[in-house]
Amino acid sequence: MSLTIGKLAAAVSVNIDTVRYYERKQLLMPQSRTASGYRVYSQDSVKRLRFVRKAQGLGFSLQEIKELLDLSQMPEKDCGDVRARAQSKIIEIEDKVADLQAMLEALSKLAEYCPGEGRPLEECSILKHFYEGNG
Amino acid sequence: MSLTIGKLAAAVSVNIDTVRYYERKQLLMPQSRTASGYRVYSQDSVKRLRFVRKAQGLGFSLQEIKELLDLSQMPEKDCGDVRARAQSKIIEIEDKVADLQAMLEALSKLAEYCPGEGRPLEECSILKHFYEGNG
DNA sequence: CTTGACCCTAGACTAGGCTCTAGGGTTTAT
DNA sequence: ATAAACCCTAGAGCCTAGTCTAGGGTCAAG
Repeated sequence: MSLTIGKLAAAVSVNIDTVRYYERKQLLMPQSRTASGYRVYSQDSVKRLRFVRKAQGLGFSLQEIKELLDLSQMPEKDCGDVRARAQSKIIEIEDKVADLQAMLEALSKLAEYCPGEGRPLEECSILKHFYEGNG
Repeated sequence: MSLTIGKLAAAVSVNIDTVRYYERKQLLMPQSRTASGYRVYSQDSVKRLRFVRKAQGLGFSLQEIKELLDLSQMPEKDCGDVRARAQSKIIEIEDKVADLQAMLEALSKLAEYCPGEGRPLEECSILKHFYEGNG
């Protein structure tokens, strides 16, 4: 039920060096080492590694993922902690979407007014529509 | 109405070296230089610099931001070209929005089923999702 | 018992985006 | 007039998230 690093990497379709990198970053430690120094991983590592990749796909940084993983290992913690992190990531992403939509609007206007019917371009500049003000 | 590099940087809460870096990257050129070589910026640079920071937060690379900024600066003769570029940026951004919305949906679903405060981590749908299954 | 596939380490390298250092000139306030 | 605060350049160094290389050890099959 244990794996070498190569098998683990293949099982999750991750570069073998990436697995070693995650170890340096304390995200995924091998269960043990063989006498000759080979890393030995448990089946649990497959789950953990998948966790990392999934969470990355949802926009979490390795540091944030480490925190989530550490959290999941603390028996005294509850779902509220995890949920709060998910919640704040949701807000982060929602903000981005809103900003992107503002940018879309600016660009649409730019494209709309563009066909050169005497409209000065400055009237629909991206800067002007997307960002005039203070943030 | 003109600013030194230090004032500009302070106005947008950006490191002064970052402003110089953006100049090397052709994103933000000073209006002129004083006789002694000091950069002179216009009020417009503040907007432009803010735009850069905002767009970065949305996941655009400096190269992409340069392209966006160049769009709003293009002379009218290139109108067809401007329109085409705007159009392709629109598609890029729409893709980005779609990606973020997929993330949002996944995260929201996870958070929704998470029992939250006071419940043990074993019941956390978020961790469970990351840990289990095969994706 | 050797060949090939696999593993090890340290460290270099990448790209993008800064941030800092060294060494020096300029401006402003006292 | 001098010190603090500000500016200049070139170039080095740092972060994230890997990826790759060199030089070597180990393991399984024929």
